[in-house]
Amino acid sequence: MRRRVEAQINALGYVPDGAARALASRRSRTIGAVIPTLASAIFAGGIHAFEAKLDDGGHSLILATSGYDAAQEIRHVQNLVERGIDGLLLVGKTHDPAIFSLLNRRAVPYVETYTSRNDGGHPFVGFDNRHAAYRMARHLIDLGHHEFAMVAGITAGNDRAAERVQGVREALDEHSIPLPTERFIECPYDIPAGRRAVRRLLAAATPPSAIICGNDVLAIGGVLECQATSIDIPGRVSITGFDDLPLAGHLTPGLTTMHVPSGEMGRKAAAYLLSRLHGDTPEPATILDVDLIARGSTGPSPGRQGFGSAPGSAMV
Amino acid sequence: MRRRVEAQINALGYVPDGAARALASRRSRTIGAVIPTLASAIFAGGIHAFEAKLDDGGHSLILATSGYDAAQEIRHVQNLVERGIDGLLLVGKTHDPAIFSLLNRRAVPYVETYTSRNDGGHPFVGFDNRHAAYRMARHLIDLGHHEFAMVAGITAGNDRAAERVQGVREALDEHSIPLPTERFIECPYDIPAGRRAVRRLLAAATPPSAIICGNDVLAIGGVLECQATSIDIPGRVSITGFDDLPLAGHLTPGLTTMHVPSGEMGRKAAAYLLSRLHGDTPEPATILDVDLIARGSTGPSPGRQGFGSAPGSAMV
DNA sequence: CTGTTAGCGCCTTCAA
DNA sequence: TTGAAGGCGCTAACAG
Repeated sequence: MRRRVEAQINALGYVPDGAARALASRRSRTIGAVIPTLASAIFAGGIHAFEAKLDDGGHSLILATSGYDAAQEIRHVQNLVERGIDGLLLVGKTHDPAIFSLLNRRAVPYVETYTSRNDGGHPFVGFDNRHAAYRMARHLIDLGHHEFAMVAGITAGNDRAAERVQGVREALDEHSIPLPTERFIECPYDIPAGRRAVRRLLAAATPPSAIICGNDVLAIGGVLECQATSIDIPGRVSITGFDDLPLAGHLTPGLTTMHVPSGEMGRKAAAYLLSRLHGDTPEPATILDVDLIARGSTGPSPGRQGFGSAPGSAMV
Repeated sequence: MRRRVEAQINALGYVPDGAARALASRRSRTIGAVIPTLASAIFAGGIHAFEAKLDDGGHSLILATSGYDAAQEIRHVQNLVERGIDGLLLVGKTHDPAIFSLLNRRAVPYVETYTSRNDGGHPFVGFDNRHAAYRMARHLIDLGHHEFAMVAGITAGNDRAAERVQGVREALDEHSIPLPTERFIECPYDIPAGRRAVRRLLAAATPPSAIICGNDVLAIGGVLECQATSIDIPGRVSITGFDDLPLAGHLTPGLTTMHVPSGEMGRKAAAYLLSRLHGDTPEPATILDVDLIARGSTGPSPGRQGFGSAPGSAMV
């Protein structure tokens, strides 16, 4: 009998109706994610892992991109909530309060990623951008650098970018190393922007010996600019990135960067949400380790010919 | 009165229920996409554009990845159909027939991308992989190359990869140029694989003077391998890619590659689906132009020192 | 354990 | 134009 029913199910091509199921069960088995962009490969890896893990748990991913725009973000969240998502992934910690009230009212679990909070406000799976950037600056300071520049992402509306700038400034301040405005450039996360910024920095009368980039895309642009113009790295300038994209280690020289475990972050964010949906109360604050991967793009500060002002670097 | 109702809507935090709406209206305003992977940045740009266009049209994207596996693909399609998607984006032209019968039974519009059909079977927005690869091989033949190698993607279950191989073989055959098995390598689309393949090819007793890669990821790996080992491109070997990723033009030398308008493809695929949902009958076969971008990674065939067998290339 | 039934919240038709 | 009511296809609670 059961066999005959199942035979008919196949024969007639019956497929259960998700909308009806969602309406009756009050669960869509769908999880939303609003990320800044998919174009730059920064989030692609993490989302890939997130989706895979969600799929294991029987859930599907509804993806939306905000273009680093808060208005878009809230619009998408509203939209996703209307669609009945069972959970939501967000990037960063700066969000319109309306987002959280919306989510709380409908009791939709959410996680922030690529960030760690110190205010205990919202669940997250991420890391400390400020401290990571601080460590990167320290790495260069330890190598004897004094002439710094930074090529940051657009900090307005991007807390990760802003915290990385803070971390760098903090390390430099501790050593009384200045970061003059002409050595600080904000630009969008793309290769041409990175190239332009590094070109401009190196064309200055007194170019920096170390350039800290806000992420790998910018840093890769910088390294490629130097390759294109035969500027020796790290002989003339050291360059650092952030993310450790798959490409980073394959450049010549390899890019010194901060490894971000984006796959693990995606999986853990999914696990958190899935766990919440099971009625459990998983750890709401997961801080992931980021590792400074020192490759060939950073080296000791070169002697500053004609400048006696860089103590301790003359021997290099 | 109307004002008071709206005030209450906001005050009470009322949000319309998408599941109920979907059940009653028989439309989810949701569109699915099953792509091979999000990890490799190949599809990220196109999906980004697809999502943006869908969003304009009031639809959301449900994304699933198959890992180039047909079983995963059909599982995801089944799942998406149950979820009540109003339309579906597929990559390539090789799909389990069950997918189409499922889609047709529920009258779900779909589009294939990254492919063009000659059999008129299914709607698509894409381009001719075979012909594009043929053109690329011709480009190298015209430069005087005779010693070819190809680093292809895994062709099993990947019609795009297979057609690119076909196109190359066709061009070589026309000129009676062999592609010996030791000069043909299939590997996954990642940088380390590209590096390994190119390394192996160039380590042979008689290395090729031209290496055609199945996509930019592989080709970038090849170029980076040569940079790392100081092998002159295009002096000693020419390398070509396929896709024209944002990075391609920024390498030194720039990568000669086939530009694929992935953003346009994503937008047009979305437009097609949206149009179908409006009840229109848009053009079901859209062939996009791909452009051969000749950059510095290809050059004339070098003289084959010690080999008199490469006619027409001695003068270079 | 199986069979029945009352909604889930919205859209859409129909009547007023 | 506005209002009332019957499903949409399923789940979950309940009775048997």
